[in-house]
Amino acid sequence: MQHKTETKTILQKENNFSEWYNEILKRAEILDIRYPVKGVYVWYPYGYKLRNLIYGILRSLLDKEHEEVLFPMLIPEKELMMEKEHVKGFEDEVFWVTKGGSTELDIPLALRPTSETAIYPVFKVWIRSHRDLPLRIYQIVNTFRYETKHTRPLIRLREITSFKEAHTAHASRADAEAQIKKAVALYKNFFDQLAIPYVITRRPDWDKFPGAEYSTAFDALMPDGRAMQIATIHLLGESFARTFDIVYEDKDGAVKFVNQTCYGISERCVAAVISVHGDDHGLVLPPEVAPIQVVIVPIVFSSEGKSAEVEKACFVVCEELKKAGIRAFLDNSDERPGAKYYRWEMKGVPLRIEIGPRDLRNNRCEFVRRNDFKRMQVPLCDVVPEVERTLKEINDCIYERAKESFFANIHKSEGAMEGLRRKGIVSLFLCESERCGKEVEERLGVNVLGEAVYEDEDEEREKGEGGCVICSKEGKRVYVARAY
RNA sequence: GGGGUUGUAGGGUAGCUUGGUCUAUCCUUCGGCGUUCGGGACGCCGAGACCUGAGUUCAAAUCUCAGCAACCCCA
Repeated sequence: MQHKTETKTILQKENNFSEWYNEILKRAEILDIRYPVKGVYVWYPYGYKLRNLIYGILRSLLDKEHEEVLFPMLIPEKELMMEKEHVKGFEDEVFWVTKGGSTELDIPLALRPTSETAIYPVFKVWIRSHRDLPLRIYQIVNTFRYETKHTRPLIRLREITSFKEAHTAHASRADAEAQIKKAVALYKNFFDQLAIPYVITRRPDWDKFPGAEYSTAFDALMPDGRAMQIATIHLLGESFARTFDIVYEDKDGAVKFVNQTCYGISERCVAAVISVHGDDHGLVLPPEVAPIQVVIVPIVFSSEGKSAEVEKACFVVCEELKKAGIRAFLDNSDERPGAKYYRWEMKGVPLRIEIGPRDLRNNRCEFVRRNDFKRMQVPLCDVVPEVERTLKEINDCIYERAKESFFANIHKSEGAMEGLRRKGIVSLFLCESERCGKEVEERLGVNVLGEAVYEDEDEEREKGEGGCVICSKEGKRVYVARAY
């Protein structure tokens, strides 16, 4: 029997997601997981480009109403410890800097697990008047958490490298709540652009962000049927304002606490793009975020003596595409075409253009779509508009496919909870008590995601009413799922 | 949180039980040269590793302990 090497083996996403995921990160050159510290990884150039394109979308959405800032990574112990509830939620997973050289520091410094306690003391200084409000800032930074559970690249990290956190301060609670709605809309827009389906839920009271009044979260569905939180949005109200004494003088001269929100997205959004769209051949990237949108593969034969012509045609096509603002790449390497196909399929390039002598004789080239391997012939003079059209089509196709498998895995349960399937997301009736929530989690081996948040009233009515599956008291329809 | 498995070249393995002239092998790994090129080419030449530390011993890839790291299962 012939020994098969790793890189040639076809990976199976559905049967063994975990293995698929790790292999894809390596083979598609997203992350190098060989760094010798638990839970921290190295971004390859290709992966980093993907990351930056994804965060570019996020930035452009945020920049409309937020300003980007950069706060320090070190937080003094006293500031970190100020908000009691907040501390409780994080204290077990804080990394501490306790020495400078061989000298013990008088004041231990925390590596930020999140930046509330770094930012809000400065908010106190920045905010004086109602004219300073609303204040809306964000930063994209690394944060550190001493995770004790099993770490996983992009998903559960000790160093989150790409934590986008927004922090806002408002004059009134109503303004803060309006900001929550805007943030939800912004995140919807973001994940829609990434073609990632999600559910939005209000997290149960006993599982909200430490220090928040309530938390709203986006969850995507991974191929193994587990939910993954990909975004969170918190109404902080006045709690941090009271702790850090963030006040402003209102029009009438009264001194009032600000109302705050914060909301974040980490590189889990990259994990979602990879996991939701990828297939057994590798990545399938939405054209919008693909580092290379079109790869051109020349088909050359030294014997035919036509390689010069072919190479020239490829070069011309590539230049035209670049001029049109398309990220095109001409693969001139001296590998055989087949090897190139596999490589670029693994890397998720949405569209491949092949040009060989046979095509040149007919003044055309061939398109092959990454998502479904559909092949088509295109006249050379139409390449640019056809590429633009096809990329759009590819985006629509992968979004449709993602939605299809997403909704196929969301189930409604009307009755008791016994016999519920453990794959996918299930909605059932549950009261608000922590005891019942925990019992459901334990008995079903799931996490309670929370009550569905809908925008329009029709969907709201759809939820219906029912008794809690545990205690039979009045319950609300909540989503549960095994979660990352 | 609990349990288990594992660490040998870029990747995959053998060697460990029973310590000894201990290194070896495969690859689509890397480098060079040539022939090739419409779905993972081939030939020749060459390169590259025993996780870290301590212990046992005349002698450790092999045995013991610790650390670090990876993977799997249960909660």
